[in-house]
Amino acid sequence: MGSLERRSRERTDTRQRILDAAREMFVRHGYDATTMRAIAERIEYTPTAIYHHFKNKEALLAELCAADFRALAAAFQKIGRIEDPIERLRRSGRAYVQFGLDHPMQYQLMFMTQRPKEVDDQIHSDNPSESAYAFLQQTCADAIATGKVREDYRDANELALMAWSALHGMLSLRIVMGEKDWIAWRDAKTTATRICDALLEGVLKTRET
Amino acid sequence: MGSLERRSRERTDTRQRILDAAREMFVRHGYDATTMRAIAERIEYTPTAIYHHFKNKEALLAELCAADFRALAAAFQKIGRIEDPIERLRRSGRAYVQFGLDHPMQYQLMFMTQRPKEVDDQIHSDNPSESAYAFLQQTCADAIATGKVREDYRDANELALMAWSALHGMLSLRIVMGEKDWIAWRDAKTTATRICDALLEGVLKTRET
DNA sequence: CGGCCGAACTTAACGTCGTTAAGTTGCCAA
DNA sequence: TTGGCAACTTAACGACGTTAAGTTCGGCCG
Repeated sequence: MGSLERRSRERTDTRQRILDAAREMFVRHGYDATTMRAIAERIEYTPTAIYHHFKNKEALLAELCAADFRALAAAFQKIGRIEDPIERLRRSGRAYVQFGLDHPMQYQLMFMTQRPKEVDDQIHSDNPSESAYAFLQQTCADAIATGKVREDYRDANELALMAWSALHGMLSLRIVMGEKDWIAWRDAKTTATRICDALLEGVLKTRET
Repeated sequence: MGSLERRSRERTDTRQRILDAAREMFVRHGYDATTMRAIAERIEYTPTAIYHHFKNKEALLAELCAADFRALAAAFQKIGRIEDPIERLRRSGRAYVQFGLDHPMQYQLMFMTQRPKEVDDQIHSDNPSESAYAFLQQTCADAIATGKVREDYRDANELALMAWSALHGMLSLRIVMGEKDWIAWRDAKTTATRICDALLEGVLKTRET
């Protein structure tokens, strides 16, 4: 026997080849500029063939995004063991920025474009081990629990949003405005560190430096 | 005579009607979802007619964006008179956030989508009275000049980027993720104020509160 | 006054896109 | 052997941005 297995393996193989091709082309040329026809051509299939494996172009994007969210969450998982929540926050920020700098196109698809919420539901999970945002929120809560945070900022949700906003702002400005010469860009990681430091200084009771 | 004038007036009239229709539809449904055919239909013209007044769809967007940038710069101009640079920074942040909250769709077109730099060149000017970014940069330089800023943050360009990033991050997350229920949103203006305060606290030598 | 020119606008079409209905092929089970 | 089903193709649809080739019409010059 084993032929059933082979069939199903072949199926998932082509499925994966579609995903790989789509990923590379989305990353290289962007979502809109990548054509279903072009994806098909690259794997030497007819455009229609893709529709036997994915509902439509958006479903392709959703699946790739889901994988990217898992990758980001995995990057955060490595940080989870650090005891001091403040230091954990700092490391999380670094990891997040690194992710955005390493994969700007994925970042754009994950955080800078609107997706129908159906697609988003498929992506998100409340399990902190899977969701990067839940991890950030938990870390903020832990930081507050240390008592080192000033009373104005003792809302973990808001603190998480503040941190996320600040770093996301920098990354997304870089991605969208990266080539504008009327902006005097500084090194991204340095600026990111400065933002983290300044925000933490402002949020903590006692200055660290 | 005066007939020439009438002709030219009629021309600019229809031109303006095209712009008005495009603006409303871009704002209501987004740029991509708005078709040239739909714009034309709304003003009771043929799609082709638009191309006698604008090079293409993107040129329409560019013209509208330019007007929005002028509007933002004008909002900043009202703040220009405030003496204390720190307070001016705070007010600028408020004005910027207010602009983003009032015109989220315009904000998206201005700061969250990539434009070919040709289009962008048409929009930007280095004159602080016209450019909101130049204004922010100047305000940061003034703030540094007061001597109240910690030495790590005495680069006006970087400081401007930090401030812009933090607020832009909040606004753009709201716009893109505004309907995700797994984010525990707080009031936007409050969060914005918190971000401004925390960042300033971190950046200034002496705490203000 | 008559012819003409150019601006404003339309008709009809092109090529491309995402997507789908209707086949075709080839392998496996009965 | 045959029937069915999964994978894939052919051909097409409707919508899009855009353009070539008219058409219409008011104003100027002979």
